[in-house]
Amino acid sequence: MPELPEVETVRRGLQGLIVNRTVKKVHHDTPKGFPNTDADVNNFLLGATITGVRRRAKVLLIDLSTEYTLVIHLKMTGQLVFRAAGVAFGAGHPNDSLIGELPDRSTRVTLTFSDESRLYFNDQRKFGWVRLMPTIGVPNIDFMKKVGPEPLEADFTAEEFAQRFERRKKSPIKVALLDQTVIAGVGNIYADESLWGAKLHPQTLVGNITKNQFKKLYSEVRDVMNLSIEKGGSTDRNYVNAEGRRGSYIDFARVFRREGQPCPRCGTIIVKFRAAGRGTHICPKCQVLE
DNA sequence: CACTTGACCTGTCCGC
DNA sequence: TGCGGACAGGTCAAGT
Repeated sequence: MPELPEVETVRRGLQGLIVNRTVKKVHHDTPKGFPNTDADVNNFLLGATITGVRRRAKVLLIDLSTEYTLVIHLKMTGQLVFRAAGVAFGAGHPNDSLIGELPDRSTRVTLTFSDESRLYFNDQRKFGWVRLMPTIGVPNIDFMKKVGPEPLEADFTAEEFAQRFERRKKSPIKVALLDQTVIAGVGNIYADESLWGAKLHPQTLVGNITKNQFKKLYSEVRDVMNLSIEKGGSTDRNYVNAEGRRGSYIDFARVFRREGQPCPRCGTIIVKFRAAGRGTHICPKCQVLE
């Protein structure tokens, strides 16, 4: 589920909730979701204090005082939910939490802190993973070496954005947008939303896109993801923030999951079809394949 | 090398 | 209500 705005929302939440807490106990499944040995856990996780929470692309990095880092990918259905000690339903806001008692049957990792508060990693589909590794080694993992630039960074320009697509001239633009080695963080929701904003059909070949269209797409990608972060991300099914609450971007979506409804720009009925191997939503009048 | 397809899993929804 | 099949927001490996 989570794309850049969702992972960033979780990061911000965790930053305020778990930094300076010390890990007292660890429970995890093995080995696919958590490949480390007991020795790793004993030496570098137990007794460690959380020093910070970072994000790169859709990957979360929880830094520890041992100079190790918990590297976490939520993939489709991963959740990281914090619970204060003795609070069953979401930090005193029971009505806002989508998540009930924890752990539940999707819980795969539990960190218990010294004050008995807990961080749960839940993952229904089990595509996600948590892995403990030396902080210094994080930039060397394959994904980090290949992943493209962060599109929301202040110094990321429209020119650089357009340049990143140059090697994918024969790809449909939606495929290239979803390719994490081109730019980081865009997934299916924000691909559809930004292509609608730029009035580009998802199957338009990159090589046929003009400089001005790229400029527009650049602003749309940034605007859409910034708006989503402001709204706490998109909760379509599984996604929740670090307190188990939903995000509201989906209420502001223009095309995603809006098939059968009118295009907010021209009133034409939004249609859904398959492109780039994914469910794809467009306004057939605003987004015409040249 | 670039592009496509299938695999990884479980849960839900839709049609019969 | 039950059952089969399609589908779900992400990546990676293997195949063409």
